[in-house]
Amino acid sequence: MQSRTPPTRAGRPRSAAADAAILAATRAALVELGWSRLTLGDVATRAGVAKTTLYRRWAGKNELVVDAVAELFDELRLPDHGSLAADIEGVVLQFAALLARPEARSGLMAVVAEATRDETLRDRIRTSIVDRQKRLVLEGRARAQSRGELPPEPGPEEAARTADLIFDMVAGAVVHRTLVSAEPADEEWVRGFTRILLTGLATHSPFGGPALLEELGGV
Amino acid sequence: MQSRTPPTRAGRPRSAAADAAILAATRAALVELGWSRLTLGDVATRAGVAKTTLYRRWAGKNELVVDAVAELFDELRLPDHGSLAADIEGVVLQFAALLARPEARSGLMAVVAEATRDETLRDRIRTSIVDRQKRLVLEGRARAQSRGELPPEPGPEEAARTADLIFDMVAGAVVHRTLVSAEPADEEWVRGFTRILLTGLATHSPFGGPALLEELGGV
DNA sequence: CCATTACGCTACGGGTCGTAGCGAAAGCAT
DNA sequence: ATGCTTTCGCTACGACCCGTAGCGTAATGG
Repeated sequence: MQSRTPPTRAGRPRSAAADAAILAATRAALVELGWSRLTLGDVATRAGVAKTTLYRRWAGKNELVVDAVAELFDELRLPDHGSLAADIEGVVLQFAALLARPEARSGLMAVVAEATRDETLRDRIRTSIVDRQKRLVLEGRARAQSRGELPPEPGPEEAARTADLIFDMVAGAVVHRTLVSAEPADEEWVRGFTRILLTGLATHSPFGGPALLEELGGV
Repeated sequence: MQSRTPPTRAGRPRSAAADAAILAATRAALVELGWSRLTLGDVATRAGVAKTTLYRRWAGKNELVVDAVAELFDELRLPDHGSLAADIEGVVLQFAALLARPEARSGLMAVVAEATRDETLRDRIRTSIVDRQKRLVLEGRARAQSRGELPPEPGPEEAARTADLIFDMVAGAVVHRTLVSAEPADEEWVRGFTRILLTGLATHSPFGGPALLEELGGV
């Protein structure tokens, strides 16, 4: 009964090799030229395909670069280093190394900029990149909770909100450090970041304990 | 003895009104067209100047948009709300409101993307935007220290490092939340963010106190 | 063998870029 | 006033990239 879009359609199938070649060529062009000087004609030439072939698969530059960059993020892993602090430091250093690569730097920020005016592109980024990497937060939290380093979540809704918040804080800080402030997220920076994320700014403050919690209005 | 570049040079002076009109037209074009569809010819027409006039003052689209966006950030203020938590929440909400404006959204991220391949543009962003807004962190910290909410800094070098770190954490989280995750940084989110920033993730954890500090390797 | 789809290639109108050249306008110095 | 200098508006230009149309060919399934 699968009348529309059968699993194997008639006619010549699309070349999977062409897809891979185009995405690799896109990353290479991002390295050499950056976003603004990257042209689809040049990418097609690098990939050894016709420009029309490229336009048959992607609507434009934005969609192509999102797919080319998204593949990079799947390399991130969260090995068990024995403690929450070490786990965070490890994944943040990985993320910093990823953002040190020019194809990730210029590509990611450019598509984010374009996505501010393109609802469809926003969804594509969310599903292809953002949501895929939230797995790291969920995995790290579950591991820390099983170690007793973090309290269990009061409910599923609150748990999801907190996970999103952590993700924005970690990814946002690294992105801002490396791309906006344009300073390296080296080990010293990562240690300081992890410390504040885990214990807060007010550590060792005379009012940093219960008094500060009251001030925040409780849970 | 100011032989070179005297305070008042000979010839017709540049029109200050034209500068303002061009920057305003740039922001208007960002709102309507976004970064990629914005053309310098269109901006010149909107501003009522010739295209050549625009090229005499700015090297290109990147430099123009940096200047147009930088003006927006000078609106940020840090009123005294009586506590560090309230001060942070106030300025973060301001920043979120700023990033909700389309001219700031698309403009800021686009120039950051371009800056990844342009050293000169990076410096321009740093001096025009980033360094100017670090005043907020310094002011907030000094105020909190005078209230006794934060401990004094051990030394000037460490103090500068911490200020940079805080700035990246605050600005990065808001930018990532609004532009990458594409969710609103509303009051509820800001409260959660401030809580974690001040007291840390491990609050109320059975090992969240001294044990966690030892794990981090001390100060 | 035939229908169907993908592919490579060429060519095209349309738009933007950044610059050159020119005469006119608007300041300063004498 | 009268030069001198610099900016301004305008027009025109070659160069580049865009996105699509058209065509013949290649690869697959029925």
